[in-house]
This record gives sequence, C-alpha cells and structure tokens, in this order.
Amino acid sequence: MPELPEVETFARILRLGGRDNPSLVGSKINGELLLWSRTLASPSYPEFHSHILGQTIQDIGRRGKFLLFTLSSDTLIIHLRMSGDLLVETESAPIGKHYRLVLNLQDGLRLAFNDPRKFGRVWLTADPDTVLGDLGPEPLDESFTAQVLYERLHSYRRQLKPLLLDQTFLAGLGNIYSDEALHMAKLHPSTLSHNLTPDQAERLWHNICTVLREGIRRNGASIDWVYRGGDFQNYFRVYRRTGQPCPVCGTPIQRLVIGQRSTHYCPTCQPFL
DNA sequence: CACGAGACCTGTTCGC
DNA sequence: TGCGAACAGGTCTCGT
Repeated sequence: MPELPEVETFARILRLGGRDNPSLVGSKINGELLLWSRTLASPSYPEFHSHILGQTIQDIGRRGKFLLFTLSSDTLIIHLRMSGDLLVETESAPIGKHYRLVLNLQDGLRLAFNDPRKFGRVWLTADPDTVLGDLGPEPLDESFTAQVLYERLHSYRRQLKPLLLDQTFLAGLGNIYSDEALHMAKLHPSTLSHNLTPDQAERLWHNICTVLREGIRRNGASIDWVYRGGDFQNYFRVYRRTGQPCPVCGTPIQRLVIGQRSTHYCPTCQPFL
C-alpha cells in the first residue's frame, strides 16, 4: 500500500502526534502480542520478546518505505508492504481480525499493526544497516541531484518503470509515484535508462522530487478500503485513470503491464521513441 | 545482466 | 444472485 509519502505521513503522525493520536516518542514498550508468526522477519520470537520488553521509543523516522522506531538499545523496523496499517488505540479496544502484531505501551495505549494480506514485515535489530543496507539514494535528500540520477540511469540498461521501482536504484518510489513522475517528465515507461539525455534525466529528477513533495503535502494517497486521511488520490494524473483524459492533452490514458505491474501513461505526452 | 513467471496473502470488483 | 477471474500502494526467488 504505502510508498514514500504515505510512510512519511505515518512517521510524522506517530512522532509528532496528530489526527487524534498522541506522540509515541517517550513511550515505553510493556509487552507485545504476535498474531502471525511470519510478520516477524527477525530475530526469533523468543529473542524479539526478551529484547523489546522495557525499551523506550526515542524517535520515529523513515528510510525509503521502511518505518524506523529508534528504541533505547535497538531499532524496530516496519515495512507495510501492500496492505499494512498502523493504529494507535487503547488497550481495551478489541483485537482486529487482521492484526499481526500489537505493542502494548505505557498509559494504556497500544500500537497495532493491521495487515490483511500478511505481506508486511517487522525487524528488531541493533544494526539497521543489516536491513536497510542495499537501499538506493533517498530521493528528497540534498545529495540526490539530477547529475546523480543521470549517472545511475546510465549504469543500467533497463526500462525506466521497473528501474524506478527497484529500491536499490532509488528508495521509496512505488507504482503510483513512478507512473506520476514519468508522466510529468513526459517519458515513456519502457524507455531504456541508458538512452536518457542529461536534459531528460534532469526532468525526471525534478518531477520525482516534485511528485513526492506533493504526496507528502497531501498526507499521501488513500485508495480502496484503506483510508488514512490523505487526499493525493484526488490529484492523480494517470495512475488508475485508464480511459480517462490526460490532464495535459485530453488523450485517453492507457494501461499496460511492465514487469508484472500495471503501468498508466499518456500515449501522446509520453511517446515511445 | 535484464526480464518474466511464480510465490507470498486476503479482499474487492468486474464480467458473464 | 452467483461464481470465477482479474486486480490491488511490494518484494523475494528462480529460471532463461
């Protein structure tokens, strides 16, 4: 479900409070309940149980699509994958049908990881790099420049769409934001990466940054039955708009499948050259 | 190296 | 109404 802007929104709400949620920074973890064993990627459950007990949440952040909870001595890492959601609620609330992990906090609160499709994963580690080590650049970091993108594009000979989805190439883009960025940059999703000119790479870089900032400003996108208050879904230019007019030229948006993923684009604005 | 298929999962929507 | 197919914001592994 979530991509960089949605995960960033989660991190901010959990860190700063808001939307009826208190900040979780400073909260102590008093216990946990694991309801689907595969949700815990590492370590083993007994080790997870004994290590997490009594640790305090010191900060909450994000790297790519990973949520990072800095604890007293370890880092709790959560990836929401397709259907994951996080809920802050009181301990007396009923355990939801799709809850996979529940952390009991101080003050009668708890953090619940709800995940119908069970793809989400949780890690507890003293060394976050063991989980995050292969991630590519952080797109909104100032060190990620148009020149860096150009060089990385030319170090592969791959179609742009699957390359942008590759988290070792760039961390945080998913199906929505890659389709939107390619449309804004007027690049066909099948274009081969090493064929981009410096000018086209600069355009792609600019629009990746722009669309991610727009997503964050709108608190992410909320589609299907998962609603978290973001409204970027109302501003999609191409994503899931097959047959509807391109906002730039009016041509019906087309859908094709690249790398097993739905891809939406405007055949007029994004011609395949 | 680049790509496609299959796996992991449940729920919703679409077409007949 | 019912029922199977297609589809869903992600990522891993395997085979060619």
